[in-house]
Amino acid sequence: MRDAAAGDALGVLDRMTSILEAFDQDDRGLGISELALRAGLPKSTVSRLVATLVRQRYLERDGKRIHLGLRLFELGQLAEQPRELRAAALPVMADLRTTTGENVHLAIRDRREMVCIAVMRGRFAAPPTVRIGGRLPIHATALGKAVLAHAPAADVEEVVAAGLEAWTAHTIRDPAVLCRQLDDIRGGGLATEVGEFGAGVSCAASAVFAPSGRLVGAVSVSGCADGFDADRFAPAIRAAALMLTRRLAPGGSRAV
Amino acid sequence: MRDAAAGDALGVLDRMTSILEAFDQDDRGLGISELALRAGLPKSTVSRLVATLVRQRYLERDGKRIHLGLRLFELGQLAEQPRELRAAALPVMADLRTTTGENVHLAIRDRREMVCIAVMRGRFAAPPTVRIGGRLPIHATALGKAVLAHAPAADVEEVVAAGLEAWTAHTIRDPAVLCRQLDDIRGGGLATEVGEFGAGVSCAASAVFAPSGRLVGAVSVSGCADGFDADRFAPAIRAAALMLTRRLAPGGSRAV
DNA sequence: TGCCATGGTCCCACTCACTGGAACATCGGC
DNA sequence: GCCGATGTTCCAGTGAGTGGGACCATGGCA
Repeated sequence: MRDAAAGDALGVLDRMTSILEAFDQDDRGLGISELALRAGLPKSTVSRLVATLVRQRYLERDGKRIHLGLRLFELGQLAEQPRELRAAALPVMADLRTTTGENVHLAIRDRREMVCIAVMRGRFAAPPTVRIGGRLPIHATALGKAVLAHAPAADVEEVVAAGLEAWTAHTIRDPAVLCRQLDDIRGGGLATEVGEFGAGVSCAASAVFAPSGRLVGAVSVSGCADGFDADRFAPAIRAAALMLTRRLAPGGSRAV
Repeated sequence: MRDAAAGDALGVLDRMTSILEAFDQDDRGLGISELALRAGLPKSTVSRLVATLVRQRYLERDGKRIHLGLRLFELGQLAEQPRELRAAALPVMADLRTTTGENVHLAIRDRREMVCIAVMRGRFAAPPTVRIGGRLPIHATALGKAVLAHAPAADVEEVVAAGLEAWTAHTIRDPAVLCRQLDDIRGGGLATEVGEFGAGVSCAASAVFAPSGRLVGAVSVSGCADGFDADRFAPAIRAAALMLTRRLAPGGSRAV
């Protein structure tokens, strides 16, 4: 533990997370060397830690190819926030999908990003662009703006301070414009977005609150930008968000 | 690392897994003391490790209540096996749900258990009894038997040796009966089960193979035992399993 | 058939991160 | 204010963890 190149790794656990986080979605397995490179750790260290993680089934190994293991999947499903919200949301999302025919998403906030925790594909809609477990920029998506509108002002400032990265030509980059939109969203209960994150994709979202009033996430409906009429879906989305709050009450949801 | 009470914990990583695995589905958060008790570790150690895990967002903390964190959910979604199979399976499962109206499940094998990796609720079916990420006994479910029928004989022996635990009065406990069923399943391509795992619940399943011929898991349709006609669903289930194999070919699945 | 490049494991002396008991805070409850 | 329960901090001791490098496979390539 001598030179931490970038003040990153401090203990074994941190070293382990460097390893686990070296994986990304399009990997068909990594070798020890590649893993060591990405994690910024010596090969011998990675080799040893990987052996332990494989033993614990947090990683799997097929010859030289190493992937994330089944146990991580299992544990992930037990994570409190996603589990609770998902369980309550699935029937509501199914309704929303039926009434709109479009793709329906559910996401929760994590610092300056949204994490998608459920997706339902609309009957005639294009395949969703977001993956369960995928991250979305908070300032460039309807889901994100819906949540941000009800977050403390400090959070908005933090997002702005981090820089409003442009994902498309339509991404809002001006803090003033963003704030104005957030005001509107707070008033109208609906956030919208047209091609700000993905070209040709529109989205409308509503924030979801727990019965306690705590902000927990957002639901959205998204579809192909041309012909997407947010106003038409607005009542259904708002209703879904309210319904979700009700189902989040203890005993309010029993379905999967 | 002096006295490992039951030869369990050896290194920090093992200690960490003891902590993570102390959580189960119906927990609304654990305190340090409870966690230490379950993990069989000293409080001070747990306190310290939890602090690191919270920093890494593998755990979350709300006052004294500790839960599994969002990052575990994210990582879990990246796990190779479930991800690949799920992606290929969802449309197939949706079809199966439509044609049968019952609940549809997808599971993969993990040693002597099946791990459920996708669930779809049938239009008029009762809520599924299995949770995504949940485990099922291999010998007492159609999903399990479908897979076991195509597994090496040694695996069957291992399952038998571990004891055929009775989940209901109908669970198969006689190895000879089980083996005979497995033969039938191998011949007919369909595994069935009537109230062997949950009282009043029937299920029919088919094994799923990768294009390479490797056994990867099973799909099932399940419903209320009275009126459940496995034969009626058989063709659809077999077709779904075959379709899945085709979609598992590289480039065969693009949808979510 | 050698030869090199690549990728993974093993060895082992060094040492610092980790350990855990005990003391110290903090919070409710009565 | 006292008490039990819960969580955090301290600190000396030490062995778990480290990582450079040797070693061992593979698998092209000529």
